[in-house]
Amino acid sequence: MNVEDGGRAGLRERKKQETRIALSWAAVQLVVERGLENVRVEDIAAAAGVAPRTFNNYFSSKAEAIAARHLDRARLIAAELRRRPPSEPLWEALRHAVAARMALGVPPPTGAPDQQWVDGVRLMMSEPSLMGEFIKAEATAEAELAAAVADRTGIDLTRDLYPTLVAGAVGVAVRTAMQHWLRADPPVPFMPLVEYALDQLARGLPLP
Amino acid sequence: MNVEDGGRAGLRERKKQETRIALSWAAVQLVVERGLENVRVEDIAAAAGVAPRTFNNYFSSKAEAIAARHLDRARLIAAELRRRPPSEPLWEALRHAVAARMALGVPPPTGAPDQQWVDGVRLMMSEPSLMGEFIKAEATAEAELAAAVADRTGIDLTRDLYPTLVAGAVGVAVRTAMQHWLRADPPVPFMPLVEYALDQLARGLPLP
DNA sequence: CGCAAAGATGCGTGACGCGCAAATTTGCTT
DNA sequence: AAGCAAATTTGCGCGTCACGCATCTTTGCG
Repeated sequence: MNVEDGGRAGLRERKKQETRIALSWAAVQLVVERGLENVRVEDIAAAAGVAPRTFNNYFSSKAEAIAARHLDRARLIAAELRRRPPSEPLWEALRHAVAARMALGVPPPTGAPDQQWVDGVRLMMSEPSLMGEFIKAEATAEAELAAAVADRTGIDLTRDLYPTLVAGAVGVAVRTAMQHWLRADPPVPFMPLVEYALDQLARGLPLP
Repeated sequence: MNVEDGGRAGLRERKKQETRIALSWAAVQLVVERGLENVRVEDIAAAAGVAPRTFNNYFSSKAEAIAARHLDRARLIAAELRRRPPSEPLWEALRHAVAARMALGVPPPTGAPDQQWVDGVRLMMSEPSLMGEFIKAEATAEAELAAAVADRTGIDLTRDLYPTLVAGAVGVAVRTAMQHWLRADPPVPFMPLVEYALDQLARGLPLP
């Protein structure tokens, strides 16, 4: 049983993940190029090298396939939060967790977010039918983040709104920053926007 | 030209709204009773007294029809905020606006939210395919609220994140409160939950 | 080496979303 | 009051889609 390469699962599980990512990636690629209406599920399956029917074994719609990559990324915030030292103040840990999640889209040297990601996000913000899945993905990620916050603070999720509120606030900060960043005509750096948004929320949104 | 009856539009516009609401209401009714999978668009149209094809003149999916009532309600927050006196502090005005929106579900005498609304919200929170539309509706309402906040504060939506953050925070507060309220086993009153959530967010989410 | 489980594939079906054009209704003019 | 133009509803048809079911292939383990 191989436990090398950092991953935990066997070949079976790995191949599944590869197929999943291949499908999702192909979906984004094709739809960015041709537009949502001009890409059939069949095309995506073909681009990923699987049978059309297999597509629905992984995703139940085109939109879900496209949002999958976003979801994977958004999940990282919760995962990263759990990795931060427990002694660290909550909001500082959150800041780091968010930063870690964003860093994925930013190749170290250049500082410019990778085009793939930007295109994907732009796509999901423009097509209304994708927006639903996009936001649903973030809601899922927020639920996980709320659980992580609950664990870290020792507050029962079902007893107090606090963890959910914090997770929601982080979500709003990220979404809002992203939205403004995408539409900023003279492009502005992204991280400062998120930092600013998180800061405002952590301070209680006083009038600027 | 009649300007009576408070409404502004002619008979034509009014009938359209009636049909729209009839369709949306029928959709919620039927799906609550039979489950999403056991209701066809045809059934909804029949229940509303129109041809099946007409359904798609108003909504482009079952989910959208169901979320429509929720959307109409969520819009009220922005509308109500604009009605509040400009001298009122922002957060106080927001509190009132939210309260006004919630009051719709609570018949004055009893204080118990009407079943129709509760069923609808429960439905949208349970069926994943409805959740998308549900959240999308809230996103739309949040955009309107952000615009209202921008107008009230004189802050340009495109220049500063503030209005969007505030709108987002209100959305999170409402959603979170609603979610906890729905799953509270010994039922708890709703308004205090929202008040608490809004308060926490306005204070900057200090650890309770 | 071989078997049981998991996944991939092919096929068939019911429903959906929507474009198009004809029929009907509404609102305003003369 | 009559009638016309615009808006709306309706019927029809097409291309996709989501998914259940049965079958074939691959994987992992004894």
